[in-house]
Amino acid sequence: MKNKIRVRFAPSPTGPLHIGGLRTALYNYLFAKKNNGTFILRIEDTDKKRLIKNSKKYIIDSLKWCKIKYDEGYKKKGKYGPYIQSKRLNIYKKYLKILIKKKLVYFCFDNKKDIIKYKKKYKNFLYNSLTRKKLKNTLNKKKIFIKKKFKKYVIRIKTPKNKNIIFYDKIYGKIKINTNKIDDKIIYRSDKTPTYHFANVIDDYLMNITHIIRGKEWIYSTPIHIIIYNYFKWKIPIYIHLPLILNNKKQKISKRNFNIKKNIFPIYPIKSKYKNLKIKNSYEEIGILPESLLNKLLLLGFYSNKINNNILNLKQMIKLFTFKNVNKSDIIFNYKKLCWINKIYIKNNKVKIIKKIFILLINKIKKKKKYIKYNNIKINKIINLILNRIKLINIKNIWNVCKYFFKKPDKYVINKNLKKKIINFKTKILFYLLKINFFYIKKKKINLFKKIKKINKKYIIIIFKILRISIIGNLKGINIIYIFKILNNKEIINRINIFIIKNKKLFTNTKFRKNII
RNA sequence: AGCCCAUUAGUCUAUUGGUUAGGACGUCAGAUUUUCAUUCUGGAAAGAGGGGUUCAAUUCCCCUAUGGGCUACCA
Repeated sequence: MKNKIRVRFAPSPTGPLHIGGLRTALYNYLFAKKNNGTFILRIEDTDKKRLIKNSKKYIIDSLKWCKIKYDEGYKKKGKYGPYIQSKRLNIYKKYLKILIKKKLVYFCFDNKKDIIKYKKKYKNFLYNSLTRKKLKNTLNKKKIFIKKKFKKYVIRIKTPKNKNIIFYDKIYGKIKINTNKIDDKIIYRSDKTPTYHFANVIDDYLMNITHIIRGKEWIYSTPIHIIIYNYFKWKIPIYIHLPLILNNKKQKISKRNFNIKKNIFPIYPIKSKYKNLKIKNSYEEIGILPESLLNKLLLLGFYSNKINNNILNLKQMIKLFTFKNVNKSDIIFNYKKLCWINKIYIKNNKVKIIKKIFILLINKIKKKKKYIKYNNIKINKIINLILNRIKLINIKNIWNVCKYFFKKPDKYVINKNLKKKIINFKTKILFYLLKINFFYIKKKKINLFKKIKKINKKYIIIIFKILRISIIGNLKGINIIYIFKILNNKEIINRINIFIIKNKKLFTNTKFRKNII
């Protein structure tokens, strides 16, 4: 029987998880689910110096937000625990001893200064079979001037001499690297903790990991891992390296402030209460939904003939997922496409989204007394009106689209053309505005727009525009008829009158008229 | 500097030894709309360059260029 597929996502808590890591997690998750396998979360925290507080929590919170559930791992039960490397140090020691016994590793006494010297002395200096016997270590029998007990040392793995390490990556295909071109990597630090290369291999073996899915930056370290597997005579897992995600300047993504004009996009999924993580922007805050973000992350370098319009939910992603359809080249992240996906998602999931917006709006209105209050039915009507105008689900965005339902405009944006037209037809227009007022006072709401449409065509456009400006402050936005249906009569009359009073000059002052013309 | 990897429009990508090189986002134009948004219709836009192999190359091979990764007591 086939072994069950087991994959792991193994972030190190040296900072908050960003979209690169999240993509790796997603691909691991999809591959596991597709093949009925197990998805494991392992925390790789062997580097004490670089640990950042709360980043473990952030990683877990991010996965939760995205609804990527792991079957085994940190903070969860499982046969293969502990799933955090700092609690596995004894295990690593045990396996280290085996390598020491077999003399496949050696103790090395060089400090940083020594290595800098070597690098100056020898071009492209490497610690390997060609050089190691000349340097300060336990293999150099002539020059052991320091005994282990008294001096700091690290443990390096012996790389074989002039051997081609070949492996077949599921995405990149055959990769060949000669051992003369790689270092005798440090597998144990002088503080007696294992480095990534060692802990990672031991854990993957002990946890029965069958497929290693990780970023492309690991390709060149893979031979070291293979050498370790070979020394233990363990079965080598299948390697799958993922292309990197780049920003629009073709750089590896890094911490950046959000700026849509410069095409700088956020790299963190969620906001965090932990200030030390220094997260200034996140997709959660901006208003990208987790479903959209995952959809976009899947499409980075992925294609399928079966995708009609790029929009996939998690179930569909699992169904379609295969590494055969992942491209090799690095990917520039297209933020605008993400926004488009988000927009489509909003459109396709109206009910869910309406709830979200509802809560945001109610909270906003509650806070301030001066805002007009509506009952839930009307709030729902408002949300339906703004729904196809929203790409991002955040309160700022939503408020900008619909604030005029709740308060009078702060200012009026009138262009010169419109001003000219108002001045030219001022008496007529004023007449109609007052007429509208009159209708409203008489509560003849229903007939209003029919009446307006009977007006000479010359004036209709101008009147609509003036109404729009007086009610919402500018010329863009929801159909004014719908706005009239939501606002109450008093409010409408009030706003029109305020507009007339505040723009008296347009209707009366002849000096102003001269200036304009 | 050495090694590894990649290269189809602005971006993500499809297909193919013979195609008008297809799609999506973006962009531009038109229609709808009192306006904006939505929606619809249409347009512009690509095989990095140079050599081979071949009747025929974007596709196969080589070189160059460009981009990226690794060369840490980081992962």
